[in-house]
Amino acid sequence: MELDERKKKILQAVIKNYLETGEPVGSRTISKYTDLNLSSATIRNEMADLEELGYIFQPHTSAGRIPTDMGYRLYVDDMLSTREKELDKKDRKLDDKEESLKTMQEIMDKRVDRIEEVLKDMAKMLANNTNYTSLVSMPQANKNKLKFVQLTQVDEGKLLCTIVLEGNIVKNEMIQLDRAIDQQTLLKLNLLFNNTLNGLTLQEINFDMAANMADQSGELGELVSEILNAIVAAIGAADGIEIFTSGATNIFKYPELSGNENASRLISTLEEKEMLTNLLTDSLEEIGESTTGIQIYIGEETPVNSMKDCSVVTATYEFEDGVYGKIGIIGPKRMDYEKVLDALKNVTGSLDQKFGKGKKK
Amino acid sequence: MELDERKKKILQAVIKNYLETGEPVGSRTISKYTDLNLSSATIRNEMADLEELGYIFQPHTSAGRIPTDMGYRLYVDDMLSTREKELDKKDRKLDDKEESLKTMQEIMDKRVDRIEEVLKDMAKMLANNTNYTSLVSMPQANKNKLKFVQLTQVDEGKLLCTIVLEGNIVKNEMIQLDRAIDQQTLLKLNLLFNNTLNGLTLQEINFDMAANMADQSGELGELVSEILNAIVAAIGAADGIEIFTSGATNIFKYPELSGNENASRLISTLEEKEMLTNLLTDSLEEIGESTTGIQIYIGEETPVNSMKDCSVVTATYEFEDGVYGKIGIIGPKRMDYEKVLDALKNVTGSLDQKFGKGKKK
DNA sequence: TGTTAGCACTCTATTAATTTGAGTGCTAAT
DNA sequence: ATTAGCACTCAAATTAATAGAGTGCTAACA
Repeated sequence: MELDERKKKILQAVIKNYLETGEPVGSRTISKYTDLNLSSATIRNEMADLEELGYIFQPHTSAGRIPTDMGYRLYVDDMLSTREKELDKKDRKLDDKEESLKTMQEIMDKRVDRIEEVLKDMAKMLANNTNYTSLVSMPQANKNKLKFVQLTQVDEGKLLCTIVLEGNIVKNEMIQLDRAIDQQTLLKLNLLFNNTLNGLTLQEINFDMAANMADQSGELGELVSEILNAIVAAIGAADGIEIFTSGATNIFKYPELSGNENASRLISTLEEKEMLTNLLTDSLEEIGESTTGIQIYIGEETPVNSMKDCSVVTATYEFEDGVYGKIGIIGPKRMDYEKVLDALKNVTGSLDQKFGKGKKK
Repeated sequence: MELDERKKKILQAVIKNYLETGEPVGSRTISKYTDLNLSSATIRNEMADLEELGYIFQPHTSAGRIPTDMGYRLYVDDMLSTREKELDKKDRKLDDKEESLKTMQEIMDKRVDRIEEVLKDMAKMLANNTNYTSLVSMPQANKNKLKFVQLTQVDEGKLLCTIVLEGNIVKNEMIQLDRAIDQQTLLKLNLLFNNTLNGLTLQEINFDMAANMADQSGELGELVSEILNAIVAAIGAADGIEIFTSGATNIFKYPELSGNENASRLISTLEEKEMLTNLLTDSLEEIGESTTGIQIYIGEETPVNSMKDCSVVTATYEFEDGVYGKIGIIGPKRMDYEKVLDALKNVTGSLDQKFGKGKKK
């Protein structure tokens, strides 16, 4: 059995209605709502078919139907493809866009230098606008080139190592040494590191290079490798991806999420943040493939266990040339996907425009 | 009517029992549990008195009694004073202490330089150990002396300003200028700032000084004041106190907290963090007064609205000489105060010992 | 053959009624 | 002053009754 046009329409209607009400939708509702002009009995037959096909189900006999993950998936895919088409007509919901862009602008103008603050604010704004939970990752520096390194003596035998990466991401690391260092040596070291490391990415600073540098610097060898370690540690994956979340408590607004104890598990996950990297790193390599950098996980599709009752939508933003970050929304499966997509697109758009080169047409 | 010895004992018993069970405790229970050897009827009479005095109450007629805030307060104060006395016998729960000290040590040794990480881990550990919610504030730098400033040119007209405070707290700030700066000027500026600002606290860098410096530096005046602003901003209260929380979801373990919608409000507060500063700054000036730096808020006593059903215990730790931070536990009013006090004391103890000078005898 | 009206049936949700038990307050006896 | 005893209260748990939404199926209809 295939999905004919009518079935599609009915499915659509069921889902749309469920998105709005959160209640199982029955045949009579559909019969009245749609312009199909069919009796509830007919709808019932069709819905039985749709159930058999796996797009909808009843929580119990004598209840209306609810979309399955598969149903949502069809709905969302459909929506995405029509959106693509409509993208040319730029007039889509211009008013909405305007408004949220303005808010965005305000946030951006506040303090451009403090990326962290900007991202946090952005997450907050997203959560407020959508009434879902939002998360934002700091732009990943891993693949980013080193701009310069600076060593400064802070105390006896205590060096402060300041590192600036392409994209003006700054990292600090304290290095504790077992002896003091004179000004001369410090200068030499600074020169050495800058000459050798400039323009390299973290990946390119490998063991060979470390050995090489240590050799070349003779008696300072040990010192050099010690410092190099610190540098790698400072930039490195060691400290993972930084992620900010906001609006975690919004999930209490959706009974299907807040009812069971999963609510607590979900909030726990958001608090721990470790699991969240799965959501945001997973799809980073697929950027080329997808036109928009947008990823949608529905229910069981999500890689995070505590979110199996949720849907997650993530998008990629370009922070500076080549430096990407991710931003996402977590909500109930019956989230307003349209709204979420718009919100994400606005935000990433603003970010690209403000920081990035706006390379997307 | 005054609290005679027997009433005190009964109150104590009621509270102790309630702490453990979380259920209203009735007269029979007390009659059996205590060594008072009194019948339930007698206890009932006494309990009626205690209720009239405001130390306990019944959630409804024909239920057992529950301590009021006032009851808790008496209990806690009493405990504190006996603890003080017992402080000499150092053998208190040595085994427990040992264990948690070990964990502490592990965390500390991990990466001493990354205070932030250490504090986060500590918060996590505290939350895990106590099954309550924990919060830790970054040591406040406001009153801390400036150790040195370093300006570096990162891009055309983009300066990186690295600031190190006493206690080796590092701050970075990007400064966007409308013109490029040559190496010469940069050196001059660095010298100027270091000479002028070294050893000063944020408070001491005031307007007069700014004007003065600007004047002295002639044509560079504008530039100087611009940079000075950035420095102040970087250190300043502008970005508030940084606070980490952990174990927010632990509140779901206590029905009296998780039941109503306050749970959500509480978690919201923890997420926002802004309100939390009230908890942690409020009592900072009272350090001198209280011997231990420990503060206990019970129910209505807490300055944060969403925590009126909770108790909050905070303690002060000394990070480096003169740099204080706070650490706290949020839990139900019937929290295990003993345990919490011990946990906090261990942690602050370890911190003082590791970083600070252990000035407390 | 596809559509529809009609009806019996199912299951949840809500409300009401009933029962249970813990705990109290009071009184009268010790 | 203490206690045994009893009547009383109230929340919580259990059971019963009712209402209502929605289905599946059958038989009639165009």
